[in-house]
Order: sequence, then structure tokens, then C-alpha cells
Amino acid sequence: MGKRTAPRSPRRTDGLTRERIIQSATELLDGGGEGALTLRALTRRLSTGYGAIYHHVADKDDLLAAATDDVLTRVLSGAVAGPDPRETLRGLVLGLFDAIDAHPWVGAELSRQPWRPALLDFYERVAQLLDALAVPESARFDAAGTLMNYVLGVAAQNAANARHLADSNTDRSTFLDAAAAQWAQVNPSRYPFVHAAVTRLREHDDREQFLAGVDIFLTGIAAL
Amino acid sequence: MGKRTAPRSPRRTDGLTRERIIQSATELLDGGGEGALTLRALTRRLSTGYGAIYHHVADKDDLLAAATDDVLTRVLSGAVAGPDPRETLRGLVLGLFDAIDAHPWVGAELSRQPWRPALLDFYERVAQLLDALAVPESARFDAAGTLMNYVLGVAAQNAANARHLADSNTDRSTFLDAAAAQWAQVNPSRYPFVHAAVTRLREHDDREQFLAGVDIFLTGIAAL
DNA sequence: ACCCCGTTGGATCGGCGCTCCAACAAGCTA
DNA sequence: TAGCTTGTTGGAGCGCCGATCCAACGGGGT
Repeated sequence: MGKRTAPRSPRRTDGLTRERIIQSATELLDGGGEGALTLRALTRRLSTGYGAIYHHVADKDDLLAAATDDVLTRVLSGAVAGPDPRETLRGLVLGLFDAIDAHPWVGAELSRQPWRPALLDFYERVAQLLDALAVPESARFDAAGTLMNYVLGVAAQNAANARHLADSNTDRSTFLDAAAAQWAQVNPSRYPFVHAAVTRLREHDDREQFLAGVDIFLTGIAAL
Repeated sequence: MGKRTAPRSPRRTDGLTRERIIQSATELLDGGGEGALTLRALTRRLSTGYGAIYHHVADKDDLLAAATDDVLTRVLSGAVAGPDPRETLRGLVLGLFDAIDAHPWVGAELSRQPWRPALLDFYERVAQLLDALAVPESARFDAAGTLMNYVLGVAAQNAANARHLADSNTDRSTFLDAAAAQWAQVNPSRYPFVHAAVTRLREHDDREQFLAGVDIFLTGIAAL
């Protein structure tokens, strides 16, 4: 005679959509890093159950990929094409850099899934701008791939840095101080260059260093 | 009166060491990819329990990092220094490329933990060779970082490819065929360059393309 | 009034990393 | 020899994870 089933939460009136789920997932990721996206946390945030979520989303990978595509699409649509292809290219990759700076989990996901359709658009734009830079067709494949690999490498690096920052609960300057202190302790005779780099490490700007790398590649590409 | 505790496995006679654990972990990783390294699988393979493993190893991250350091150290000690710094540098990064090709999980781990001490040695060697290539001291910091980022980007890419290959249980050629087929389906008018790249994708060699990227970088460096 | 059937919420499952502790072997002390 | 200490070992159990499965709903068509 006792209640055989627990009282059930009232059914939601507003429909759950894929978009709303992806948006909530993005908020979780932005707020607490890659580890913060769990289905349990998502059900809590959306006040729903697993079934409802899995009705709109295939699995967690699908969700993470969709959130990544979302960010990437915004980057692409925000990139403006100017008269100078070199400047346009720099702006394009810088847009990706900034997006990953704002959403570090995107960097980690891109290096895990480098063949998403949204990256195809990126590849296309890069190749198109290389064409405008008079890179011969024979070298465009290698050049575009190399540039993309560099950008993705920086993306992963930034994602890793952000992860460590979040774990240690410190701000950027103390993090750099700790890294510099660690580097400063290495044997200067065995690691002369690393030791000398300590000074630069503390005053360097990730964004500028990224652009410096892009320029190195563009200079090398121009010689092809 | 019944046996209150289950009969216990006989205690091992040969001592368990950190090295043996790392070696077994490496075998698991090489055999089944990143997902194959679980503590349960490790206890089975070593015929032991969790306690014994955790007595020698801090946690799973420590284990993975140690296995990665192991591979990386071997790469560094295997790199030979020749008279030509440019050739030596190419050989150094190519050694890393080949190691990651043989142990793709290393690539994933390096992009997750890009500040391991073993990578510091790598950084040092790169900077040293850039110095030999007459890269001015002011540009060496950016140049070394850029090259490392590129190499790590390729590493992550290769790791991702290996993961997909392992998941789909196909060989490389059919994988490339599938990728090419997917790319060939994209709208040629919207993606002219990607569409044109299909041909090259099927005949391209990862190793050669990696070296082409290194050469682009070296050309760009020479202009600093 | 009926009954679909697309949605929803949550119990449940197997597997994971990790903690904790009893059991044991080898060495030391007396 | 007998006891005690100390460093290892094996495994039960905890809390979490992603994912499955299904009963319970409720709006729309008949």
C-alpha cells in the first residue's frame, strides 16, 4: 500500500533543445574547465534526467564536438577580410587564438579531433589566403597544413596552461613566477639557453609570441 | 565458522619496481592505445593489487608522465649531433616525430603536459642549434617556442589520427580513402582548395610533410 | 473519450581511479 | 629462538563517471 515509486519531479513545460543543451555545456566548460562537463552536472543545471539529454545528443563526445563547432563557427563568421591577404590571414588565426584563450577547452578538443567540419572551413580560408599570397599550388598543401599544425600546437599549449592555472588556483603572474623559479633552478651550465630564457619568460606575451611564430611561417612560406 | 576472508593470492617473490611498472604501462599503451592503460589492467598484467602499484607510483598521471619521459629520454640520447646544425636540428625533431609515430599516446600526453623536464632538454637542444644557425639572441626565444609548438602540434595530430585508426580498426590506406571520400563530397564551389587537396591527401607522406613544415620554419628563421 | 508517440526523469549498470587496511616477509633486538 | 618493527603486497570498497533502459507523462489526432 505504501508508495511503490518515489514522487517524480514535475515534467518541464519548455521544450529541451539541442541548442539549449550545447549552451549549458559551454557554460559548464567555461566556468570550470574540461572536467566540469559531466552529464550529472548537466542534468542538475538543466533540471532534467539523462534520458532527456540523450534524446537530443548522441553521447558526450557529440556534445563536446558540437560545443567546439559552435565556438569555431563564431570565430569564422567574425573574421573580416581586408585588402591585404597577409593581414587577413594574421587576423584569422589571431581570432582562433583569442577564442581558445577565452575557451581553453576548445584548444584541447581541437587537438583531439582535428578533422571536424568546422576546421575544414578554417583550412579552406587559410588555403585561399595563401593563394592570394601567391603561394604556388604545388606548395599550398604543405604550407596550409604546416600553418594549421602550428596553430593547433599553440592551441593545445594554451589549453594545457589554462588547465594548470585552474588546478593550482593561482593567477597568471604567480604561475609564471613559479615556472620561472623552476627554470631558474636548473643547472645553468647544463641548460644555458633555458636559463637565459627565464627573463624573457616573465615578460613575454603569449599573443605576441604566437604572432611572431605566424610571421616566421609566413616568411618561410613566401620563399616557396 | 566458515572462512571469513577469501583465500589470498600467494605473495610475489620478485620485487615490484617503479621501472617494471612503467614498462608494463608502456606495453599496455603501445598495445591498445591510451584507453588501454587502466589500473585494473595493470594489476592483472603484473598479477598484483592496487596497493603494490600505488606504493611505487603516485597516481595515474605520474605513471603516464613517467612513461612519456622514458620515451622522450630515449629520443634525446639517440639523437646524433652532426657538423651541419640545420641537419642536426632536422634529425632531432624527426627523432621525436618517429617516436610519436611508434607510440602515439606520447603525442597526446605531450600536448597535455608540455612542461615536463624531459621537454626542457629538448627545448635546450633546439635553442642551442638555433644559436649555431646564427639566430640572434633576441629572436631565439620566440623561434624555439614556435618550433616546439609546431612539433607538438604535429604530435597531437598524429596521436589523434592513430586514435581514430585504432577505433575504426582499419588500416591506414582505407582510412585515407574514407577521409578523401568525405572531402571529395564537400561542395567544390564552396571548398575549392580542400577539394583540390583530396588528390594530395591520398599520396602524401606524413613524415615528409612534417619535414616540409620544418624547412618552412627554418627558412623563415633565416630571415630574422 | 481514446490512444498514440515523441519526450522526459531517474533507477541502474559496469567500469574507472583511488583509499584503506589486513596479511605477510625480512631484518633487527634480546 | 621468540618477539617486534618496518617496508611491501593484495584486494575489498568508495565515490564518481558515461551510458542504458524504461515507466511515466501529456499534447495531437481520431
